[in-house]
Amino acid sequence: MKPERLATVKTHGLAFDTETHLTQPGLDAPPLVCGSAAQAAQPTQGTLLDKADARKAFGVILNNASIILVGQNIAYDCLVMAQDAYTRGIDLLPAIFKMYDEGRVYDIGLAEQLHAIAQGHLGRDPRTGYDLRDPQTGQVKVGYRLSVLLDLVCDRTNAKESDRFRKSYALLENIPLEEWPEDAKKYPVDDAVNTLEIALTQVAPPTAAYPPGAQFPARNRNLHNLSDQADAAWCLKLADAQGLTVDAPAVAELEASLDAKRAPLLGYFKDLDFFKIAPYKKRCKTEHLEPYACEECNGGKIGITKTGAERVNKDVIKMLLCDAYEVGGVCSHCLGERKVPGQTTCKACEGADIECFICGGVGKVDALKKDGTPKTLKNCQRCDGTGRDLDTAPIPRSDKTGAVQQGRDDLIESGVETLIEFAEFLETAKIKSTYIPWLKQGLDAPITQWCNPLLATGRISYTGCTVTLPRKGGVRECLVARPGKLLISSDFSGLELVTHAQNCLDILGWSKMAEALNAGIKVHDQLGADMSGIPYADFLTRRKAGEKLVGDYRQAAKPGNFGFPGGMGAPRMVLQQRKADFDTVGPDGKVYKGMRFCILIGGAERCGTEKVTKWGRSSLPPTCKHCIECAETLRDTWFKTWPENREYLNKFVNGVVRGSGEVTQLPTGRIRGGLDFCAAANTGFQGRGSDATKLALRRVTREQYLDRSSDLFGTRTILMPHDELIIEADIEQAHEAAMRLQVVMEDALKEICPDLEAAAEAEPCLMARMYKGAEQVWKDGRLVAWSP
DNA sequence: CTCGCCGGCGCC
DNA sequence: AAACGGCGCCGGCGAG
Repeated sequence: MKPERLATVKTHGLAFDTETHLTQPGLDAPPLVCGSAAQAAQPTQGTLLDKADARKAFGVILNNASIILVGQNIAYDCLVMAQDAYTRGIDLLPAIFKMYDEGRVYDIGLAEQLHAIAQGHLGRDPRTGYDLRDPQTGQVKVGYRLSVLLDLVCDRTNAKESDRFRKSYALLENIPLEEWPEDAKKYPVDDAVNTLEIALTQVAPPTAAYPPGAQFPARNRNLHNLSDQADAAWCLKLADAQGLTVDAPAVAELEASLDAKRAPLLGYFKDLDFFKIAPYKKRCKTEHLEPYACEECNGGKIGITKTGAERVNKDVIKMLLCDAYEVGGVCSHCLGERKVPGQTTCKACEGADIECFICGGVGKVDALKKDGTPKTLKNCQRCDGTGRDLDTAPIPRSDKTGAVQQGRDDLIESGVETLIEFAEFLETAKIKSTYIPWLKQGLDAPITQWCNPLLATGRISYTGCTVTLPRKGGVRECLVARPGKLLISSDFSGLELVTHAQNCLDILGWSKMAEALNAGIKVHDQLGADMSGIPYADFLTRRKAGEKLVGDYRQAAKPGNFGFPGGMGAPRMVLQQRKADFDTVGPDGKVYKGMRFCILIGGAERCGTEKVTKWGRSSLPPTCKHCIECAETLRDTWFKTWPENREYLNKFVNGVVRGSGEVTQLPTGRIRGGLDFCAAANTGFQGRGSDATKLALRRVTREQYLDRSSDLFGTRTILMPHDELIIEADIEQAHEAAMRLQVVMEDALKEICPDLEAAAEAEPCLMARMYKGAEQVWKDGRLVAWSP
């Protein structure tokens, strides 16, 4: 927000709030019931507005260029009012966009989030350092809702004194205001008054309460970015309102095929004791004839979680891992018993007296029954319930708790055939427990989207699984375009390479990667060429010819270009790429899961002939030493190929960490504070990328809703997954819309990264349902839908 | 029983 | 000296 605009919040701020019917699936903007308002001129005098008055008031706000609209999550209220007008044949969208264009929207939540980002405490209460909580309910994961803001900004915890009707305004729909109960009338007014008070406090210089010479608490930081963020939030709200369309038969088919695939494996793994077995319940009236499963209480059957996944018997898996990693000996704490008595607070000292001779100052004693036997048993923490001496051989352990790790990578690396098979099985389990239930929300109506429009880096997130749908496994394909429409997906190519290069130009004044990108040099091939010692031109020729060696070098180079700018080290690179969706085939034909640098670029015959559990100071799960050495070489070469990064990491990033801990995002000037080395290294290129995508979204949205001459007019954005826009368009319009989308996106990126114009590229593809890896398909000079 | 934490894993 | 980051969701487990 421009400073002069910001100043007028004090004089021309107008808080506006709506009460609506409840949100329902497939309906992001429920019908209006009433509104409320409060004006800066009389900040304590809120007004309750019936439907007609609310419409009138919103009209005044839209048409009066001096008013600043103040609200919490105000994009929602704008959507409600727009939808309300639409049902009466009125199009408010042009006026709403105009208001945003004029920078007249002040969202108290976004303002506080921007400030918290600068201070490095987003999501936490700076007074305590703990995660945000609702001051009245104590609820966590509440975000910057009104009650939280009132507590944070105004130090008041009485936001909801009259919220009995908060979720029931629909009941009052057709009753005149005079007849409403007092608390029903008070609640909306309180909201408006509180909202305005928060805004006025946010923009006020903190003076009166502090003695002369005192250090004022920082306030208001980053508000220069508020208008852009508020506008992006509005466009994201419009996208949310589209929802995601689910192809119900496809979900049923996916579930059936999954179950068919899993059926034989269930018996197989059950026989291996890999699952927990549900107990026979005492209350069950059926006679339990073990080992037959009881149909009534499921006793004897595989235990099931609430989402339908099988309960894994982690103790059994752990023991097999111990065997595989040759962990022997006896745990010195539980003496091989695997369980130790549960503890309780020492009654002698009530857990406080360090001199206590009963508990020896620990404050805890074993919980025992009257007969002296343990009341409860819990896993021995020292051996993680294995009963073995975990120090006798290297095995993947958690840094924090010392627990034996049993992730997919750990199972696969164990080399045990059944564990490798089980690792594959777990992928289907995740689909069943996480993604199918999510998809099923959309069987009757589109899945409602809830975007959180501002994270610490500037990026966004969605509640639910929206942007984490697996690329493989058929989940994404259950999301479809509406009938007669196609999805257009367009992502920036190598967005963070471009933004990092621009950051280096801005911060250091030079960047070899910027030169390369602008010259059309393929940066992964360049790094691959430098790794292999083959000249770049030859490297390209030989790769086009399909030569395996150069292909391998290029494959290994790519994660380097993406990972090292963030400060990644070689061991982490190896572990991360070992989990990649990619198989490495050794010279002897052995297939390894994930990328193996030692084979791809180290000339090794086999991966993992020598494993290490330490590299420098950090401890690791057993990891191929040769792989790490190759990754170190890759990192050295990366520094030589793009030498600006020495200066970037060693001088700039280290300087930030040792100094203010703050990075100022360019070109928006948004500050992010409280950074450690890795966050400081990453935040610049992530944030700049998010700024580019948000700018593109804002331009695209305007053409979609306002510009009849645009090829995007009438199309709708449905998602913005970080470096990508996904929009829906009529089939006949899809080609033209895609071409226009590309131009708008590229122009936005050029604006955010003005010295990398030649590298700003977006590539739109058409598809009838969500696919990952869609490509452009051309027919008669037009883009057509891709399918696998 | 609920809550919060941790590990694990999905995506960009 | 060494160090990718940003998220959300599920399941297990311990504490109360």
